[in-house]
Amino acid sequence: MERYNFKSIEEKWQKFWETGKQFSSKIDKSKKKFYCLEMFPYPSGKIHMGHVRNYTIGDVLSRYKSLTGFNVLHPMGWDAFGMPAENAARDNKLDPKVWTNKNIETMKSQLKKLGLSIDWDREISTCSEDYYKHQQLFFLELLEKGLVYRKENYVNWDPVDETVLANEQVIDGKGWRSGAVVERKKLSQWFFNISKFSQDLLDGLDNLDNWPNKVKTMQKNWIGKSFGCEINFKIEGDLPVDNIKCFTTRPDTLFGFSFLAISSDHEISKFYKDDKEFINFKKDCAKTGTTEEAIAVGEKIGFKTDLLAVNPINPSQKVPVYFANFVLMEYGFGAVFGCPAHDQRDYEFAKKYKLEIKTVVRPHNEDENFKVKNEAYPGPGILINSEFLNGLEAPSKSVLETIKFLENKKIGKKQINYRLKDWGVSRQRYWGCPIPVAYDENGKTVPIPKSMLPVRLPENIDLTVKGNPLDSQDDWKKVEIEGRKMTRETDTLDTFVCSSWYYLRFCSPKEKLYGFNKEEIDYWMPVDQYIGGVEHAILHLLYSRFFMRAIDYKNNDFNIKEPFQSLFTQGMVCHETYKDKNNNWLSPDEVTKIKDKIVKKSDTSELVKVGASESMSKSKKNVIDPEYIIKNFGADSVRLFILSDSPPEKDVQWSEQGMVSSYKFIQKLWVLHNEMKIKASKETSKNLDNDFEEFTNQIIAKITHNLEKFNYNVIIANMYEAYNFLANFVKTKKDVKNIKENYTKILTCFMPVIPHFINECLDDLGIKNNLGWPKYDKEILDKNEINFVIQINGKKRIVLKINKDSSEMDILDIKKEKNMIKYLDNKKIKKVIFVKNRLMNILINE
RNA sequence: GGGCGAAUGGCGGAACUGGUAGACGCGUUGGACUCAAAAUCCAAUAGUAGCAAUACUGUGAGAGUUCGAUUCUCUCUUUGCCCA
Repeated sequence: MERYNFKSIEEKWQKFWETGKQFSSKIDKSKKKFYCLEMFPYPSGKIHMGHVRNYTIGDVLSRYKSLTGFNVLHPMGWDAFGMPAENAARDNKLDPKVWTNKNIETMKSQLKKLGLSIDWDREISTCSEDYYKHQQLFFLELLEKGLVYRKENYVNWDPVDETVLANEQVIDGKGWRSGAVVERKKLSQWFFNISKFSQDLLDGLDNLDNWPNKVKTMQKNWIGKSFGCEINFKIEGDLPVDNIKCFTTRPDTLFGFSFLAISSDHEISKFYKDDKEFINFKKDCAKTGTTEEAIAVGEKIGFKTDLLAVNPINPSQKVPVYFANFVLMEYGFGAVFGCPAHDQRDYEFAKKYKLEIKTVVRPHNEDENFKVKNEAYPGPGILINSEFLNGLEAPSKSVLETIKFLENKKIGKKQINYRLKDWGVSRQRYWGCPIPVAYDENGKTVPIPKSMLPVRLPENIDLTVKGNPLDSQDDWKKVEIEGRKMTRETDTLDTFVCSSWYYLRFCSPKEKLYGFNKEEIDYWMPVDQYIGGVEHAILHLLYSRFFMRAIDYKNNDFNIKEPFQSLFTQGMVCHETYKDKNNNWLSPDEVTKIKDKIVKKSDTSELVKVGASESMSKSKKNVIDPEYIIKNFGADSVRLFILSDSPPEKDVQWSEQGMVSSYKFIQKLWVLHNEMKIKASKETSKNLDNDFEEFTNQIIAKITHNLEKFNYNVIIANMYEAYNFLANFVKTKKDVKNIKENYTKILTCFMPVIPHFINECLDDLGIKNNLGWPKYDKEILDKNEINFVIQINGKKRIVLKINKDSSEMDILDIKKEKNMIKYLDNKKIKKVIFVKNRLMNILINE
């Protein structure tokens, strides 16, 4: 027997799959379809362990579904636009296209070495013209439908990357990629009107039964539906301003009103545009970011106007009006009423400007003399100091009561507000999809005619310029539309736009006329199982859900709202971190273990500091290169290991020992296979082996169940169980019936996880046809003889081997003969609880 | 601060609808093979007591429901993630 040579065998099967186009998929209406999709990768250079895990999970599912008779669509592509390409290209004086395509080539060959059952004929790349031209057409269609618009507004400006960031790309007031402190800047931007679908996106979540609740909750919070009241405040003062509208979720605290705060961009600011102090104040405001967090943390500053606002439910009260940095034009109406006692921001502001702080809500455990001190009290309670509203339960009853009052007086009305903002899609970068519009001499927007699509990215351009490289492409910028000279838009689309519809493109990747083909998406969509990291729980998934609605909007042909039927979010791959004495990160191959001590390889006298296990990242150097591992251990071993140690939804700890043991398992399986093969070839007996039949049935049932439930780590345990059983079988059993049949079924169960190995074994047994997923017989699932537990007062005492389906009386008989006497002698049996095929609990008086 | 989850041997983890807790793997220990080591194979491995059969304890802590709770309910502790 030869040692199992994973290298040549894996190559052999990968070639077989590729040349035979084993995974190419086409419409077959006689079969049920299954669309399995993993989040496509960004072509950063090489694949990492996270990819290995993600795509192994998807591959196990695809292969399993295929074996059970589904027509499986399992495509792969590249999320190929984006800043890293541009930066790398600039640093190395390359074309981003060249850099990207080289990475794609590398990563594609790496993925192929993993033995994934991917239909490579459907490969797409978002940076190719064939892809983005359709995206430009979608953009124009959305523009026609009124779902895209342009507006000038304040944006999060990343001064290092010189680009606009979406709110969600700002973390701790810093750019998610550059880490630079984000500034506010006014720019003209393109927006997708996602907020139009706020309610629909929220409602749609209820039907996504196969999405993790965690993700649904995150989306729900992100959409942030709140219910409150629009109030029109009467204004007094020298300026020609009669009233100011504002939105509040807590109108019930109006008696605690002590100032009105408006955004520095509020239309009233026009009266102050020449006021030097105001101009300085506005500059200070720009230093605060636009995120909710930046506002909560930052210092609250204000600029007092000469205006007074009248309290609508207490007209004798008039309070000052301030411009304040914590009020944003985008939220509500750019105006909020300040109630310092019950809102922390308002409290800080009132303290700073010495404004009145009047308590109007008391917690349930305080009396009416309760006074807010040191910090605001935003919690629930009872209204106090609020005249006719006193005694109401806040906020549950008091909000509605106050709104009713305001509506009757016609000074306010009930309103629903969403936190979800429109999606700003303009990016000041070169390496993205050009926005297909131009501007005439008056600056008026003119869509590029559809016949002139695609708007191609210019090539061979200078990326070292400051700002948007496209902006300095004077020739490219010039465009003639219907004989008129115009200037192109130089911004490109956020790359999240590219990934918002790629799953449609996979259904008809070669369709020339449009982004998708109706017949193909009718068959393949929706995605039956989407698999990816939880880090995309909000943005990518919400944008994709929006994009389907946007295409569906005013479109009778399209009827998809939810692109992803089921969602699975896999955990990360982690590794210990290492640091040397100078606190420099060390990679795992720079350290070694000598007698329980982790030391530096280059200097074994130096002890290495071992840090917590964290998600693999280049910056911490705790990465393991999949290519190296595949080369040394083979794809099947890696697939086996990456699934074995933890449930797929949880983080997994990379372990060298675990990897080695997976490798050894494959080798052991090969030895076993050769023994089984001999047994199977010598099979002459006509006697069934009950144990073997039962075991085969059980293991099929277990693996099938665990595949359906995504318990992939347990499947690996089941495979070890099967190995242990068969190894014992080889040693002890001489000749029984059905050896080859049962063994083949067991092997087929392993197919989704270690496909190269299993194909080789089946081939070796002379099995050429695809057998399909083995069925199990429920009749022989349970053993004829079972372990039956006898409990005395709930405590396990004796385990009996009895026949299946024995009755209570049978067991009571057995019990008397056996050594139950010592437990039951001289004791009175109060009650017997009998659970068939499981246990009997005898209750006695002690 | 709010929301959602998690807590089981030395470690990763398993346990169907409330029904034998610790499957399976790693590690550790002992043994076989070997001049020796590696590799491989065999055995043991929750804790305490015992030569042993066995007994008691045991799923973060405390209560509750139940004949029976890792599983259901409540309180608390620790911890992770998301939002602030």
